[in-house]
Amino acid sequence: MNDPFKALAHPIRRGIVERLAEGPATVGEATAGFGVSKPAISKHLKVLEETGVVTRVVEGRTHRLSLEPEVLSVAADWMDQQRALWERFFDVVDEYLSEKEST
Amino acid sequence: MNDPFKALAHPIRRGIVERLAEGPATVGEATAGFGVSKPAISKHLKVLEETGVVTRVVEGRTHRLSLEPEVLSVAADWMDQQRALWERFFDVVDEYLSEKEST
DNA sequence: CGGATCGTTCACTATCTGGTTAACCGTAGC
DNA sequence: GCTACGGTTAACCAGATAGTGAACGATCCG
Repeated sequence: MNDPFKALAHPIRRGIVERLAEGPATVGEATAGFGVSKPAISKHLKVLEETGVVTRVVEGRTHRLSLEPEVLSVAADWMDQQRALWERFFDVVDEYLSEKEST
Repeated sequence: MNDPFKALAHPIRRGIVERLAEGPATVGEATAGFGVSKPAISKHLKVLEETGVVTRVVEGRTHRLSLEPEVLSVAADWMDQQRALWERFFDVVDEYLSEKEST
């Protein structure tokens, strides 16, 4: 699975991303207070890792997580592109209408 | 349900958004060629409508779909914000390191 | 060594998701 | 009026997802 949208579709995973956006953190730090068991956290992290949104480096018995912002860029760019196309469509319509009106 | 990320988590729904980005279309036009039955399409449209990504106006027996780009903006802005925070974090680290080095 | 800590894997369950077919509703057109 | 068309609703099914508790692995520390 390599779909950043799917990875960000769960609020807990977006919460983890939000915390990592402020700097790298261990699993415990990045996931405290979500009110969910440790295995659940572990699975969410796996999803984020598999899509490349988050990377992990093992330091002794703790794991340090980092955000990988390029993947977010890909998704954000897709959205911006759809919006841009949509706005271009309206430009074309306006142009057509004003041409029609002037004849 | 009001989660744009969840709405965009499925490739067929993103495909629909891509087509609507080029201008409004009927259900049949916007969803042709996805290789899936009509009820499946209907459900995907319902999700997109419920999150506000797409709006619908009934015209006789056809339904005309339009993209609602503001909702995409919200999601794109979230991603950009995470990225910006992350970059700011590195700026702070760099600053700290260069100060440390200069003492 | 022995206990505590950080985090994972295993086995299992309940719910959600995405798909199907069949039937239906409203409109368009002969 | 009747049939064709665009699209939805209903009922159902298989697989994915999100959660749990229990056990484990590895590291740190007394």
